[in-house]
Amino acid sequence: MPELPEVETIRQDLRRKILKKNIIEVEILYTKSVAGKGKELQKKLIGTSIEEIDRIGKLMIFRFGRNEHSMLIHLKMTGQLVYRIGKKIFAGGHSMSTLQTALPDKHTQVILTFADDSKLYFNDQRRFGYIKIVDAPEVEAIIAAYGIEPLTPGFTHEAFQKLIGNKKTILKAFLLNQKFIAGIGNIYADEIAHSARLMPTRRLHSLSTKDIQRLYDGIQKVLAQAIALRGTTFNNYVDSDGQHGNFTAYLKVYEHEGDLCDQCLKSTIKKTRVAGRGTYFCPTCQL
DNA sequence: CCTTGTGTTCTCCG
DNA sequence: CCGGAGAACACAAG
Repeated sequence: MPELPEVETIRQDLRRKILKKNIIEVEILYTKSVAGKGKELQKKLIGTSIEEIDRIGKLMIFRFGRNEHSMLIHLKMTGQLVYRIGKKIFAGGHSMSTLQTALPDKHTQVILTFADDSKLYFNDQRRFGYIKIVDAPEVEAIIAAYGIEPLTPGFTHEAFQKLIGNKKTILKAFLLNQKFIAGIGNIYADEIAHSARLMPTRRLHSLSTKDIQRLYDGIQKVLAQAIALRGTTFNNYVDSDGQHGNFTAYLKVYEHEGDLCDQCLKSTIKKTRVAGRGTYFCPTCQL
């Protein structure tokens, strides 16, 4: 599942790879991956180039020269954005192509081709992700609906304290709610709760000052480390080079049911259902 | 029936 | 009876 660290990894890589490259072709293999009319996407993209790539939460925002409209890409559960240089500029190359899976494949939904013959493949096994063209006011409205970005200067301890306020909601639901904090999904919610040594079922108003401090630290620590390690690959996340994330080896609880908790070395990791989602925790070190 | 992200709908409470 | 909060439900597809 691409969450904040995975989407941020893709964003940073793609900025270096596709910025300012003229788009010459847009192939839509599965029409439902594109919100609205496919013709409109082609009309807006062909002949222009991406000037900047932003991100809010798990949503990528591709901006063009005249900021009248933007392209949004949400990967949802199984989306990938894989970039391949074209055969023309790859001429003379040889062995590398054998290491890469052939694209497009059966999961490729949309292909953007740039003037240098390089291509960006939007692959999506479950086909929940989408590409959407929106105008400037709509982009602003979408961004405004998201909560605070947890790795920005605005995410101060004071802002976090204010966000918690008098909420009575369950910790896990709070972490997952994009209106509060942008970008945390099921994997990192569990890892953050474990890092903060808090049960995912805790009610926010039951948290002490020290609990809130650990939660604040845990959010930043877990997400920053995950970005440094280029994200987590559990099912099928890959970066824009088709490479797996390296944070998977550092997961403490997610998909570790039955394993000894390496924080307390006392309990095995348990799995339950919290806020409607599969939830992993250590019954000894999380209180 | 399971999975998760997200948008919608329902319920509860003051 | 209304507003807001929180929880539950619905939906996507394999």
